[in-house]
Amino acid sequence: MKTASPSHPPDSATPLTPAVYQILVALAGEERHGYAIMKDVLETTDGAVRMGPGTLYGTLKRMLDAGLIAEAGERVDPDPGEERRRYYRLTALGSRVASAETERMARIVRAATRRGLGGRPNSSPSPA
Amino acid sequence: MKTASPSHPPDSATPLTPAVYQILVALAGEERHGYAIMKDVLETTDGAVRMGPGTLYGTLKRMLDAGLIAEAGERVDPDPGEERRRYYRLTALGSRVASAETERMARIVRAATRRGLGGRPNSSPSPA
DNA sequence: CTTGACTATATCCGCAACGGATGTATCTGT
DNA sequence: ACAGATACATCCGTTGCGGATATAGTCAAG
Repeated sequence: MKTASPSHPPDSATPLTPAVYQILVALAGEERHGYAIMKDVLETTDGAVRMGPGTLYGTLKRMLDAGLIAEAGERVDPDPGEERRRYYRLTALGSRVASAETERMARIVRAATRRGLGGRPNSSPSPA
Repeated sequence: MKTASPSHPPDSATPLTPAVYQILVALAGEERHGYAIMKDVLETTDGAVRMGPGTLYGTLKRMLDAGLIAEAGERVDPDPGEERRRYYRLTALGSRVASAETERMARIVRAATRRGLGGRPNSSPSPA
């Protein structure tokens, strides 16, 4: 599955893998470190999605290479145990890609809802 | 990344790969054949996502095995060239999974929007 | 002060999925 | 007759997922 730049620069790669998108959303608004991202995913998905370290750090590295995220500068408030954290933030590119992906997903969700998916879990799911 | 059955039977596998979800949505509402699914994906994503045959038929087979979809019965209206089509429809399981996934995605989209993603493409994307 | 739980990061590696290329065959329009 | 769209299918190299595993510091409890 491949995207095709509609008119803007944004979506250069794929329809973003779930892991990549989750991380982008986690970093929207504020910078976080790896472990905090894991927990954020747990929270925003209501505990439904669990991202392990293998997925997390591998994906982070790829995203750094792709320029979607960057490492944020060192902290000035070294609470005990804070120093070993590595903070990440969205780049401008990352923001644009995340926005584009959000709109794409919103469109699909809209289409899905229009077709009777979502909303009520078990109304009339065109039974089989 | 792994889901954890919250309370119901639905999400047994992953947070659905994009391809699987796209197909589920395409089949919601009405049964379609492979080629029609490709075109539907093109349309519902506004031409942004292009699913090739490799992805399509491989994914369809996996979904059949997983019981998310089933082959629909033969057509009674054999327009010329209709007979070689293979129609697919959602199973009850497929409907439930699709609904669950739609809600999960809607939740993420909501979180993303709340954090300033989507909507307006370039308001104040916390520049880098 | 030792134990265990939690925080935090990182790598290895097998397995699954993606997806372009390719192949076949039929139908439609010119 | 031919090009191009329709329709299905397989092969296979590349990528990504993700559990297991390792390391190490912090903190509260026993």
